Amino acid sequence: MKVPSAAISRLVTYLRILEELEAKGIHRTSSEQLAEEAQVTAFQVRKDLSYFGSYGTRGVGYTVPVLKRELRHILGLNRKWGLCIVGMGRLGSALADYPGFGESFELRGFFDIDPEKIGRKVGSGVVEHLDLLPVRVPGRIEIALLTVPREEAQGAADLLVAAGIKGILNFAPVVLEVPKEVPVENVDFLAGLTRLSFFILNPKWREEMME
Amino acid sequence: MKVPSAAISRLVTYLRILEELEAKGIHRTSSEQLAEEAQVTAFQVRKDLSYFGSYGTRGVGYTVPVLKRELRHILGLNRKWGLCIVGMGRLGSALADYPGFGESFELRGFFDIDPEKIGRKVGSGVVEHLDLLPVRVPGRIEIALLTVPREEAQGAADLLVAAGIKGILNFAPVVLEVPKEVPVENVDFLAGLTRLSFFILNPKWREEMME
DNA sequence: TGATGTGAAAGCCTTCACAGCT
DNA sequence: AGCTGTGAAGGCTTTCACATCA
Repeated sequence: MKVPSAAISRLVTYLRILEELEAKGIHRTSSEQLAEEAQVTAFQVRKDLSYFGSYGTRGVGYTVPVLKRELRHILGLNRKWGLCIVGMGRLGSALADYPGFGESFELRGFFDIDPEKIGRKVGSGVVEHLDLLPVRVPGRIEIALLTVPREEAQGAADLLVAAGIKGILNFAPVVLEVPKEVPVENVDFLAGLTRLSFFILNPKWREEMME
Repeated sequence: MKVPSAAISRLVTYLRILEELEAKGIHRTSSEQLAEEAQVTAFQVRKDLSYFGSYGTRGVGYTVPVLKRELRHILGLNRKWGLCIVGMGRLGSALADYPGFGESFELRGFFDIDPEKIGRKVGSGVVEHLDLLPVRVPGRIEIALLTVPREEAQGAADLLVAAGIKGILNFAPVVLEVPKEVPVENVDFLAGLTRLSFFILNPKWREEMME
């Protein structure tokens, strides 16, 4: 069975909603309620879950802690991932201090090439030279947050891949070239800003649109 | 004609590639070359452009500055957008100092509710109280970068909408509820991190996948 | 009875082949 | 001759209706 990649993004949303429901002390929910909170249809919720299994009770609904546990399992959040930050500029430093990584993600390395920055204390550690990647990554760090300037992103990605990184969260506004077994997720706020620009100017773009 | 929303994201990519080509002094290009750089097919490039018009020359290709100008026009980057940042924590402050907004986007306001932060100088301005949104937004600010904590995002979004904001770039990990005429783009690095977690654990997820 | 789980239909996006220009 | 532009085919994702089961 083929799972649409958009479904994975929605599972993340459902999980967040379940955590909110749990915080509110709500124990039982339904595809209807999840759908409303996630702004999708109930059909979509049930189909997304059905790609991975059956987690509800017919005629009743879903038990919040059960579905939450299952989603965490599906998404791989029931284990601990080692992270590193590559590029300790403004964004990298802000991320190093970010308190919201949760149980599943742990910052374990901070890298740059600027001698000014190396040795500086950030977040829970110390900035090291990029050359140390091959020593620090294997067995300890699976995912890199890539926060270097645009021009340096591809070079840094190459070093990360050579060091054995398993996935890259790319904040630079470029399309990275990496082996297909290394997944890349892009976090591109400038692209988002530009899409907004387009959508504001084309409010009816979802309807007819002939030039 | 219906334009797929993914096409808009790709246009942003094509524009960046054109800017790089221009910086390298390359004057002419082709759907083939753009496709390679963007990691899509040449069919896709031509189809994406065809939604908006005909910008190339058959038998020849595209002229870099021409296509660049046309894409900037389509995306609404040939005008200046006023931005504000709502939530002057670590991320908001990093964005206030960001030098890469370019010609088309200008930071014109910085807001928070924390008395500690109000009056502080950031980037090109001073932090003001959120209550001033209705005074500052109309006619000057079209897009808000929403960088408040998760719990406060919906409330802040409501204030922005009431003040007449035209679009929201949401950095908080929540699904915002806004009137459908106000577009929202999400910049959600935690979701990206979670998708990476899934993709690393499911390298063959694109193929068969039975539970 | 009532909400889930799912095969099938509908709809949308991508791929393709080739017509159309220069 | 060659690359763009595009209608149509193909494939994937979403929607739907209903069978299923507590």
